[in-house]
Amino acid sequence: MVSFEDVQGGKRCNRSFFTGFDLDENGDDEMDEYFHQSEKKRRLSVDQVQFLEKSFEVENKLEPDRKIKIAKDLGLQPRQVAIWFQNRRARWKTKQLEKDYESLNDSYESLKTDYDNILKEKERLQAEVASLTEKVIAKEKQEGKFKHGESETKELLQKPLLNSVSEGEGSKLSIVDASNNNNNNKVEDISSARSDILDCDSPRYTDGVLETCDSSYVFEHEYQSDLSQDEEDNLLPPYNNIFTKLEDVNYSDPPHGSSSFGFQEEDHHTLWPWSNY
DNA sequence: TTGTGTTTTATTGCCTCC
DNA sequence: GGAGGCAATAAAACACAA
Repeated sequence: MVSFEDVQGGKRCNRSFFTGFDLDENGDDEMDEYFHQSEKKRRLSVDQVQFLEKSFEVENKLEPDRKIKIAKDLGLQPRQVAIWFQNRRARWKTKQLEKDYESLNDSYESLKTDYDNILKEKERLQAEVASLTEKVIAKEKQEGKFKHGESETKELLQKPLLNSVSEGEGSKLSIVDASNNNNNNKVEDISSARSDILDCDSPRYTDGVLETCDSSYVFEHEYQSDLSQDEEDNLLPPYNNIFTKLEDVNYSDPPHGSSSFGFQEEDHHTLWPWSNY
């Protein structure tokens, strides 16, 4: 238990309720003044506040006995001591909220940076895949390896690309999951979209036409974004069919403008709170 | 000196707990 | 039902620029 003598350095305070009231120097005049202004608010002296602060550090709540003792030590009403502790708790809480806010804000900034970096890496990898695929197709075309829709590139166009995209999305999804509990429904939607890709069989060629499940629109967007219409038109039948056939795919789930499966720009605003900043 | 913003002390009303 | 806690608020005291 803190004692007022400790705080004052062993000297008991002889001042009363408000600052600047010193019995030693001013005597009866100020005493009269003090009692005449009893209706007004009086600030506690520096020593009194210091003592109360020390007591607050020890325990921020007041038991009745402690309240009485502190009041007696300081020459205050127990009610005043209770009010001081009440207000002090309120100030402490405000400070604590400010600290919590700063801490959360730091976490948010860190997560946002991670997310942005992953997004950039994903875009870079997608561009790389598109570029390499284009080169392979051109090479096959040059070597005359096209035979009625069959191509050595078929395998390249299927599992490797889909797998890499799936893994990329998986990384992003784990961040969504960990950082945004308020959007569980969205996360589930995206997760199911992802499982569509993983569960879906790879695209198949039948009669020279690519058959694909809905999630294959990932593929189509890659080509649409990376090749001009002229380049597409110049492709030989099987590849041309990839585009024409995929254009018929039902896009009702992932709306137009989506940059990747089920993760269109619009969704970023609802899925990621920081999109609004 | 004065106007203005901030801090401190105190009140009020509501809620919870025993 | 009384005591004590909290949030919201009032009002006095204080700090400070102009």
